[in-house]
Amino acid sequence: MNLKQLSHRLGLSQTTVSRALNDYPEVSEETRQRVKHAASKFNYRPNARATGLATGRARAIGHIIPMNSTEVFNPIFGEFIAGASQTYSRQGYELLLTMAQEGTEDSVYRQLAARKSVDGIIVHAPHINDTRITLLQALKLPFVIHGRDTANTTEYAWIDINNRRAFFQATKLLIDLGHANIALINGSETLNFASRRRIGYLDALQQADISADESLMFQGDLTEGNGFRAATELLARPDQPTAFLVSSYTGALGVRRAIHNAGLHMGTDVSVIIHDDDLSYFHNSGDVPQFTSTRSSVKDAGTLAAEMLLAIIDNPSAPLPTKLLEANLIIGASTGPRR
Amino acid sequence: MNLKQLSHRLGLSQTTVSRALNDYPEVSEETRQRVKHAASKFNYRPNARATGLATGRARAIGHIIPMNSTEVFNPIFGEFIAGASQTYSRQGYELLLTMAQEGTEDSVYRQLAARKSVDGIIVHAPHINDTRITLLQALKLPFVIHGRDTANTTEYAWIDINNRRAFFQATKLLIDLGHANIALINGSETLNFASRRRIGYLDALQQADISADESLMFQGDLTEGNGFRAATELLARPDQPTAFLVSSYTGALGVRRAIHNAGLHMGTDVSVIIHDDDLSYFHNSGDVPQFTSTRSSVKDAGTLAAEMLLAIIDNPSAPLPTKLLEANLIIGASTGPRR
DNA sequence: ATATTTACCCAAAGCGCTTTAAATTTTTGC
DNA sequence: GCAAAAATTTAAAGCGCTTTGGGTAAATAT
Repeated sequence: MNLKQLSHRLGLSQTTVSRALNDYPEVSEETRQRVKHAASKFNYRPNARATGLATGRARAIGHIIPMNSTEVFNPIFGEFIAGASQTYSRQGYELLLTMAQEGTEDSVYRQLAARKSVDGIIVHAPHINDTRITLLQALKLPFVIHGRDTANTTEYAWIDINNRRAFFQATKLLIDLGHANIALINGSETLNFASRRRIGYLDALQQADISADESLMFQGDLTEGNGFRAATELLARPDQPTAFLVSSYTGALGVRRAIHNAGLHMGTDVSVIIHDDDLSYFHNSGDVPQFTSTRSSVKDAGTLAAEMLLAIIDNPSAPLPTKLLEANLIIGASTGPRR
Repeated sequence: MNLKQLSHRLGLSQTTVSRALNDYPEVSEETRQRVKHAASKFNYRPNARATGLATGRARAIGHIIPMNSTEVFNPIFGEFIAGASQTYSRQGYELLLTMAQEGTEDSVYRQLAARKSVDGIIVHAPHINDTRITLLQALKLPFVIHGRDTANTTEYAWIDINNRRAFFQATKLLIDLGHANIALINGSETLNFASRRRIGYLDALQQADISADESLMFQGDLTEGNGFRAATELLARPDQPTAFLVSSYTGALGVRRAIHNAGLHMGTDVSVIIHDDDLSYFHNSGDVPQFTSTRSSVKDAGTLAAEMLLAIIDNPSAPLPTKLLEANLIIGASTGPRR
């Protein structure tokens, strides 16, 4: 059933039917009701491509997920997307998902822009001096970054959490508990969020006059396996750390395993603070959550990011929105005073 | 830059330029080269919506991910999608992602079909007597199911692993190791895969003349938290199980935590076998993997499912393909003879 | 009564492609 | 050398919508 057939069946012109369905005022209320009723009776929906061609808008948003050969799909992206998708379906947008192998991102963005497949883009996992920002500005494709590029001083829309502050507070808590030998298991520090977290960590150490020890810091993909290997190595040292800061729940699962493997007990022998994205499959909840954490829901961030992007698309001349969310420091069972 | 502008610049008709780019034989090789060169020089790509409208094909595949209010985005879906997406980008397809709240699936599928947003659909997480199969058949929208509905005897395309056999083998291994009190931490058994795994488990018990104990079986969303709670409860029983079968890595992380919490050691005090979807962020590898497992890459399944679907779309009259993959039973550190 | 609004509806153009049917040029056959 | 066939190119229609620019009938004003 297409518009032509529907309007024919109703004895009306395509114009009138289209207007009735899109709530234009030039249509009498009676006709509008008749049209809407018939449309739902025949399950008529305008052809997405035809509408798009006629309006020049795709009514779709692109999410480009970075991947490399070994790390494929970070669960955090899934949860963010789930949050964003709520906004999209509420507002009649579709979500186009593209996986981009590291290094091929530019051509993916260019292609999306040239084909006009999407009206806007969510940029995931920005790194420091991210070329995608300049590129998207040049392509004039509206975008919102999940995260920031603190090295880029141009105007762009972003939503981020206060990574520096969160890790400053977490580190400070550990120091207050008497820890001085604190390991940092971080994401790759070419990524902006990880770099900021490191700064927060270093600031807190410096403020407490604890000298930073490069060998206590790991960076890399935050898989369970990497968390495990990094922590295992660190715990094998004679001057083993008494506390760990871990940038994700996933990585922390590996750290927890390493601690147990070493015959130690988390929360007493070794303290751990994680950053908790509040993933639904890894809920760190309960009266006393398993992990002490800096928590911020990445799903909510997704919802907000999508709202920001749609607002930009609706009103391109408005100033570009930015949003800084604070993470909550939540005390769980994984921290305690230094033994 | 659109086709009109490009052809004007080249002094050719739109027809010829279009044909040159789409490798039609009616164009001289010289002209084709000239056209292709200009197209890449100006980064020309045909407008996706215009092409779609003209050809009647969306060149897009829909993935509808089920979610409920608490469980949002299972990491398994992400990895599957990453696999599928490789196929799509190779063949010039886009991926449309939709999250469907439990119970609203039907309207989502209907809408996708009516709007002609996609040429085909991947159905995730089929349950027993899944109404989506009948619906999609009626809508005449090509689809491939990731999994099966073994209660549905009509013809449809699917790719699945041999869940029954995998869990039969895993259970048998535990029995051979002397275990009799074997718990099953399963996905929701209204889902076909979980139901099949339970059958495999029960078959192995029966074959060994071990009576099945309903209270040893848990079913529900396979989150870390649910795994933890289920195992904690079971381990608190006087007749605590000496072995666990767990349907996912995620759930097994909770089981592992419960075992440690109970002061027990996994692999000696308590044996665990998991089903391992080979998620990149939860790699169960090494010389001796942490978990004994039935392993099958869900990413590869995604790639294969996408290939199957595109083949159906290319040749709708061919018989519908099906594919049954076997999981590999891999011995890791989490199993041992009954104490 | 006619002129002017107002409310409602419609024909047709246009979005940017593909594809059919036809025209033109080049090559081949004799 | 010219007719026929083959190779190459083009004009124009059409995909299913939205939207512009009129139209017509009813309502109001003069």
